[in-house]
Amino acid sequence: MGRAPCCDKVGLKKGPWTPEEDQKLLAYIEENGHGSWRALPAKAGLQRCGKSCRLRWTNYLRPDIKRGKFTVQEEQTIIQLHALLGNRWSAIATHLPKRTDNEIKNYWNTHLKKRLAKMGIDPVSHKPKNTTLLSIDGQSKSVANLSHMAQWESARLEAEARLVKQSRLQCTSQNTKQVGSLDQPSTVSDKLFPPVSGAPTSCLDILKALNRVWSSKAGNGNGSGDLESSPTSTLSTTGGVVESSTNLFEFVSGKSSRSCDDGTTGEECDEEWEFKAKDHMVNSTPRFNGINMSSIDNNNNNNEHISRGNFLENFTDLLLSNSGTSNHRNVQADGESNIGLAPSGDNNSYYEENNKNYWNNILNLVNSSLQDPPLF
DNA sequence: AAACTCCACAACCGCGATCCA
DNA sequence: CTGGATCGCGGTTGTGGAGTT
Repeated sequence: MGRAPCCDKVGLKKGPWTPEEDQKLLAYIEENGHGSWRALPAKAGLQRCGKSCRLRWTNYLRPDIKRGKFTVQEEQTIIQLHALLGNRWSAIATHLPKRTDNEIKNYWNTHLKKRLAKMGIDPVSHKPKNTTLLSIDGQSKSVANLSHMAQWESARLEAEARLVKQSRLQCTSQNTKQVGSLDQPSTVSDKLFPPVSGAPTSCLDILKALNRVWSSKAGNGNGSGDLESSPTSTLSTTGGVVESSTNLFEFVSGKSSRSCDDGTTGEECDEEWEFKAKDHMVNSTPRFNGINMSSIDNNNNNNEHISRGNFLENFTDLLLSNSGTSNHRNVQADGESNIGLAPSGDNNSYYEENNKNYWNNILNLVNSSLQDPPLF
């Protein structure tokens, strides 16, 4: 048997939407909201199934969708989040305002995946394709540990994405009146689905609140027994260093601004992706989304134990694709990475500090994508 | 200019999760 | 608690346009 199709009625139209259908759907939702998607097509006079209407609305007609080419910043964010979250497109989409999960997914499959593969990076694992050598070197255990840690971080970030999503929904309803006074026309759709442009900043409160929690905990040294410490404390027993593929290349913002003045991305900007061997990165300046991360670096460099390298920090680096000194801490002068070294010292304060940085970096990530003017 | 191939993206499909009576 | 209805997500496919021969 199997599941019944969502549209059991024969004669329902499929395939590309016509402008007339779009207009009908848009007009109906602006007037009445979508309500039950199943009932919508009949009410709106459309020969479509509700699911098709919902997809058309969420992926194309929604007023808060930004269309057009992805910026280098957006590409960077997608790769970083994909390294953490894998194919969890909806979670990734929560960090890319005005982009739909479907759009991100398509862009990944058609552009980014190929580009990473071209650079010798496995787009699934985000590792260089020759990582099997690590196993030969007897480091497979560390790699396995890192994989386990990655799952923790991934789960945490995914949960965070959900919170952001919920928060955004709340803020959307709270800000309805304010948004209506923006430069956008005050249509019913604005009231029902206001543009996200203004909302996310205020909706970052949840991230900021979490960040404050970590800051305060790092300050008073009391960070035990909380939700977040569980995964990280698990990590503490088997420190290791991931040689994230994202550590192996960087986006050089300065170069981007020169070659992408017209805002072009994608193939036109392939040359912006500088592939750099690790041992060539020692003197590079850490940059992310135009933010100089040296303050964070300096902070970390004050902690001797961090220089031993540990997974969480590298994962933060991974998230940020911060190809600066943080990566180099894990690379000895002879190019060997010190995989397998556990952090020493006070583990609690150590991980609190890293979590503080972690949330700072997340905030930077989200804030910069929302507030910074385009770099090119 | 026609035929063919490639590519990007919109749309569909099926499954799991959630909601609700 | 249960089961149907609905929603959301991720994988996949189909279509149309651009590029090539």
